[in-house]
Amino acid sequence: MSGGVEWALHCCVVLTASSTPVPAARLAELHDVSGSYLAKQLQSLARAGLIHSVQGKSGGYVLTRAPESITLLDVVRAVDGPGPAFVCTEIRQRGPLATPSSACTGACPVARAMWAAEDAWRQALASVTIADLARDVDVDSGPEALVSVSAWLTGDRDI
Amino acid sequence: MSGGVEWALHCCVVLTASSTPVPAARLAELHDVSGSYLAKQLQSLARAGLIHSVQGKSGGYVLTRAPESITLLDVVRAVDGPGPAFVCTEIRQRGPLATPSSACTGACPVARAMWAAEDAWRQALASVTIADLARDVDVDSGPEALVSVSAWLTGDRDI
DNA sequence: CTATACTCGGACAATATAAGTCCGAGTAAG
DNA sequence: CTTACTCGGACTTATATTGTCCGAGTATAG
Repeated sequence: MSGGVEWALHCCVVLTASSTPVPAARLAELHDVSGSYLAKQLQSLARAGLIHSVQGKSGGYVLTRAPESITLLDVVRAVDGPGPAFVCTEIRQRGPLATPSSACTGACPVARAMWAAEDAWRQALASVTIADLARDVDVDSGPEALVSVSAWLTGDRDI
Repeated sequence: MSGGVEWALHCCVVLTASSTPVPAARLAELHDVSGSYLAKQLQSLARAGLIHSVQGKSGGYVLTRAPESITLLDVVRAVDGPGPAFVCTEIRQRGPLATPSSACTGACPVARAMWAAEDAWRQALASVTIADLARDVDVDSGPEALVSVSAWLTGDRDI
């Protein structure tokens, strides 16, 4: 799994704390990661419609939807791509004892089992929202944590 | 996910049909894939103890356990490695507003949610065995399919 | 209205990982 | 004892990920 998923998720959580646009460079500094590379992940989120980009002097990124309606599956699919992790190359139709294609109406048993497991994974991801994560952060680190993040994001840079 | 998982799973299913050792080259010819590369996957399965290698003139690979006691999770872990797909780099402990390490007793909420989804995936894989796949193949392609595979595996090469 | 400074967006390298290949050590058969 | 066939690990290539850069565009400030 792409490591950018972790960055994207953390960015979505902290964007919960700000109603004004936050520049990508500010998010990168907050997390102490490469700003040039984080931009790529944010662009993926923007292409997927999860965040909206505002250009200009005081621009940046804002969540487009309410945090309660953004699931972890949305973020993962936006960053890692919508395709399945297991790809079936139809091995059964190759080799000297290949199954005739006329008998291959549905997916092969191997692919069915692997895709069923992936569906369970997706369902678990779809059952958690960004709002749930933000609430968990409040429980873990106290409500003042996200408040100070919000202040740091919107305030002028303190060097 | 590594593409070798598909090859390894199909090999385990066909090994169900043979009680005598099957060489890696024979398995590769049956599936029409690179023999040199399939050897690597089979070595992973052997290291994990799922299959046993027999050397010498009429050697090859045999399943060590009964097909009913080999789960898809066993095979996936053997080929793709036991580590989790999502790796937490502890972003919360970095940057100007880093969470103090004293407050980080458990995993961060992001990692917890991602790992919970992976657990659901693992549980789904652990609930299916190689024997289940072999039975599904019988249902899909008829019982004669695996019988002919068994004959082709054990018989002398027909050019 | 104009100039400016700050933003995103996509195109361009470097690196890590997966895919594929090869030859030597070892072993059972003849 | 010889031989031929097997696995096992080391090596090379291809691909995807990670990381970086500069140009297009826009809201702000004068």
